[in-house]
Amino acid sequence: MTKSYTEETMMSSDPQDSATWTDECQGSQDEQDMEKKNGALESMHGDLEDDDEDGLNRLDEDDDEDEDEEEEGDDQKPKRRGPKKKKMTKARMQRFKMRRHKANARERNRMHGLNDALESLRKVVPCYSKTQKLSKIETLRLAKNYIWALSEILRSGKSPDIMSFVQALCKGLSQPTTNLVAGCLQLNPRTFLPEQTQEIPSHMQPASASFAAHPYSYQTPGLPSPPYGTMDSSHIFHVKPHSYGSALEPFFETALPLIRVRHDMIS
DNA sequence: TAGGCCATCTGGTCCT
DNA sequence: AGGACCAGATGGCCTA
Repeated sequence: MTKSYTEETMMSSDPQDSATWTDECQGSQDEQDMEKKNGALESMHGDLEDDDEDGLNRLDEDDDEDEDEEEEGDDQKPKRRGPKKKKMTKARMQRFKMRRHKANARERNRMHGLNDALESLRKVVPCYSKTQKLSKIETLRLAKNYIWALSEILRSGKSPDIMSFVQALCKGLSQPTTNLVAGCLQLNPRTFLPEQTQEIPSHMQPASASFAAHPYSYQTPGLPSPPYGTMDSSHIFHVKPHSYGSALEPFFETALPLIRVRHDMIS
């Protein structure tokens, strides 16, 4: 039912109906967009008033005004179970719209909060770039890999070689993200991705077996690589921009002693 | 033009 | 009862 009515009503949006937006919905581009869609919502309920295919207008059951005991009229159809449907009166309609607007605004805010959190995750994960943002899913994957790689360092207390570290970082990432990571580390992605290059030179085999055996691997179809802009790779190890000829050195020099200390404290 | 990504709306469900 | 959370649907934008 959702599909059918949205298909119909979204198409027939009437901008004139959008004048009733609440205070949360004024001004910006997004909001103008919303107004359009709101027009669709309004026309949708206009339809519902005389056509209750899905029983949506049974909302506000508790409403004591305007009880409507109308019968199906169609003898062929089996009688509808459940509470009897009521007409969408103007007042009922108004309240329904109000509730919907409030719920939409809450949902929007919720998603904005989620996106904010994702944005802060992007900033602490390798390869942050304002111009070339990682997609949501790639951000989560990279974050997961990053956490795994760091905890592996913590667990073993040893510094992995750059290849196995980046390999762990890029496990399951799409080709564009892999390129991004490689770009950050000034590496050629072909040199550290066995599943994407189909072959891995013996000298590139990870030094640490545990790094190679990533427990959370999954396959992502290789995707074409978009052109990437410049990116700031400095945050990857949370140090100032550096020459990453030996890309992990800054990180290991600063972080490993700390990690070892914490490791000792734990064990 | 197809496919990926995203924002938004929506109704259902669960929780307080 | 109302809010939070969720998943499905939809349309817009962008890129290969």
